[in-house]
Amino acid sequence: MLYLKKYFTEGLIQFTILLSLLGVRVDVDSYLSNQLPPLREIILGPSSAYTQTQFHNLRNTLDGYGIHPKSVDLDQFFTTRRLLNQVRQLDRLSVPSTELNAWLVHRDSETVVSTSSQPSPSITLDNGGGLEDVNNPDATPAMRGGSVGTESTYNLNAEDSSLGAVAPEGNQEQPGSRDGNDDLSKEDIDLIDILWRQDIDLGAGREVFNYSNRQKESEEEEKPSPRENKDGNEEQERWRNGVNLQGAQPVDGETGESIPEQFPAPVVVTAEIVSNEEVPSTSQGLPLAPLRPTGETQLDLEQQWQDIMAIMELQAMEVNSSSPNSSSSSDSGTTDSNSVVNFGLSTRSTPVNQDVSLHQASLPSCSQDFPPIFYPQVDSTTTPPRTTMLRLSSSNSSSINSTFGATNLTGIFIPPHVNSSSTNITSTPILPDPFSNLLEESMLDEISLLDLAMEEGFSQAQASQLEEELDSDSGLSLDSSHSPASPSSSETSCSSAASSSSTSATFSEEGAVGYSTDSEVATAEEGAVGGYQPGYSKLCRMSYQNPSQFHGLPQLDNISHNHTYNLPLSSVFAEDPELPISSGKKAMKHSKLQPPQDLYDKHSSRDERRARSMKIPFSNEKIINLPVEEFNELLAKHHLSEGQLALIRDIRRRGKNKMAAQNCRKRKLDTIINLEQGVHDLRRNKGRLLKEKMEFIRSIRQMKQKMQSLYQEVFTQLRDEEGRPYPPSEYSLQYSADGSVLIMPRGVTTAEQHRKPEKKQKDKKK
DNA sequence: AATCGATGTCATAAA
DNA sequence: GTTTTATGACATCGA
Repeated sequence: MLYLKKYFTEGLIQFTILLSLLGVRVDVDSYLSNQLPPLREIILGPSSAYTQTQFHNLRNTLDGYGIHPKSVDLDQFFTTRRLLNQVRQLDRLSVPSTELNAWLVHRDSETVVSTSSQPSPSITLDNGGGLEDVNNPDATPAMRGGSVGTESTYNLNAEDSSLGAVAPEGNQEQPGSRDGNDDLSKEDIDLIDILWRQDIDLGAGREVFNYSNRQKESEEEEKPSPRENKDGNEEQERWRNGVNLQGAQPVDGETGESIPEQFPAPVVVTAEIVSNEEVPSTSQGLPLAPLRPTGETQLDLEQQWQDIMAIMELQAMEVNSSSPNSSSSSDSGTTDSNSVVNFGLSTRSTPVNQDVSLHQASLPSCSQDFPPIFYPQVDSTTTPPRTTMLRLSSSNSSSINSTFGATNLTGIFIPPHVNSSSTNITSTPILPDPFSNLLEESMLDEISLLDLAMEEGFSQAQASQLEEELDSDSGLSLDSSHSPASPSSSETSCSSAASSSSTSATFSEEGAVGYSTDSEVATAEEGAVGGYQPGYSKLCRMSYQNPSQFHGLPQLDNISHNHTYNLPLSSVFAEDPELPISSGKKAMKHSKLQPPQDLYDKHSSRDERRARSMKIPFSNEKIINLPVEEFNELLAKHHLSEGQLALIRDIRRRGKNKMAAQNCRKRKLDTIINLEQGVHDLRRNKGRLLKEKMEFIRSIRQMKQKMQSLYQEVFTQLRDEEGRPYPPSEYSLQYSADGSVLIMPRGVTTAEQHRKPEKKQKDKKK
């Protein structure tokens, strides 16, 4: 338990760090997109790579570039945040898996046997193992079967992670290739290598590259392909192909396994460490999959950790309470029937052990709590204990081949000679027995719940399906997660920040250049940039905002402050409006046909034109962004007419309102997204809880069966004064309120039991 | 021509 | 009371 907690805590820390790293990565992407506006398609690749569903692509498209040049900054801001959130979610889902591997491996070096020695290579190792397994037709059926359930999810994740890993790379390659060399030169390859490493550092699995893409990469090395716009798509396609390639193999559902398996990997390691180190390392990655056949792996790490904690608590409870079951079955708890206790423990642990991979980690404590029941049997078999606790034990349990693994317990409890008979008896309908009644009573609702669950269609498979669906949902709302900086706060800081940001002053035309004040710098461009002004200012703002959110991240520094791509555009435009270089479509359109002045006006906002026509001696940016005091000073400095003053105030009002509206919309969108996320989380939670419920119901059923068999065993061993067995048809055992067990003739109600207590004995069997 | 999304603007309330 | 901010509603623009 302690060990687990330690592990848990460390995991949390590592996870946090991982998130930070991923955040960096996202920013890198946004940076790239800023850097290379023309490469939108390619950039969309990365973004889409981070998305899990088409919806996200759509969203990215909507928010991203290529639609409205004007909205670049705001959209970029959103996109960045969205990407960040997406990646954060993704990291929880799949991408981080690799990352987690590495971290966990590092930290657990003292315990981990195989992987600990290789810090970063460990990723490759783990993943390699996963891939091996995936591609290895020799993979055990159990693995296959287990992973099939999660196939689609895995697939999804795999695709995402791979794309996420690749796309940025493609983008980053882009500059290089555009530099004149389309072929994959040595430098390119080196660059790719570096990027790979980078990606790995950022959480993308190296094996992804090594396995599918790298291979193709090398293939393509010979045939230089045009790497321009298509590059990103090609890259993606290749990746998809790579994934599909894996997926093309039988329906074993290995499609996504390779990558996703990285996810359970760390868990596996832990489980291995904790439970059994014997297991070959190659199988480490896979056996876990069967444990979570229903796609539990899709759950957040948080949730899995929660599961762990929950189970730990559960176990603690069980340990603390001497007889959880007896109490639940209306027993007063004073009984000394250990069998009941054992039952409780074993059965309780059963559901946990069955499907929840992470829960395996908690096994040790379980084992300590009730070693005799499971472990002897587990040990007797050479197969790894994890995946098939129940199966193993049931197969081992002597003659009883009942469908429920629980029956194996009877094999333990019941002496051989009794065993057969009890088995027979078990097969006969004994439900009316008192014990059964007791159990029935206490568990009636659960059973009904089970039925309900069944009615709801929550079979295990369906539950997994639900989970998948939910996870895909998560894809939908990936970006939604709470952004680090609230729009409002960031907004306020942004204006001043934007002004102080590097870009600003350069292209002012109307004397704003000289302005060195923070707030004023931003106002520089004024009429010159005209139509772009909003975009520009927003860019400044946003670009500052984003960095402000990631200040803690060193890598971001150079990224976040690089707004230079704005600069050339704006400045050039300011200097020579005729140049059609402007990124905006509007600009393109008009610049070609219209005379400078016209274009000048065209691209100015209405207020800017008005200001110009009114000969306002300073920029609109100044008017809008200056603090009140400075603004008033400014007004006082110049002798302005009433009309000019009115216009200036209008400009200020409108300008501020414009920004306010932008913020408002941004907030609104964020709210929607967050709500989306909330819905998704709740749904996923619901699915998890339902699954949990079913597991418990199942365990209860098993417990009930065990109770029945125990009842039979006890009953068959009872002898009357003359040594004759009590005929089951005439007598039954009844559980009294004080915990004692009575044998009494059938038909005698509990109320009458005191009248004719044939024999009162405590169950001293266990 | 209709539609839609993005954006700007206005009016208004609240801080 | 003034300024700023937030937000709903409407207008406009471009696709």
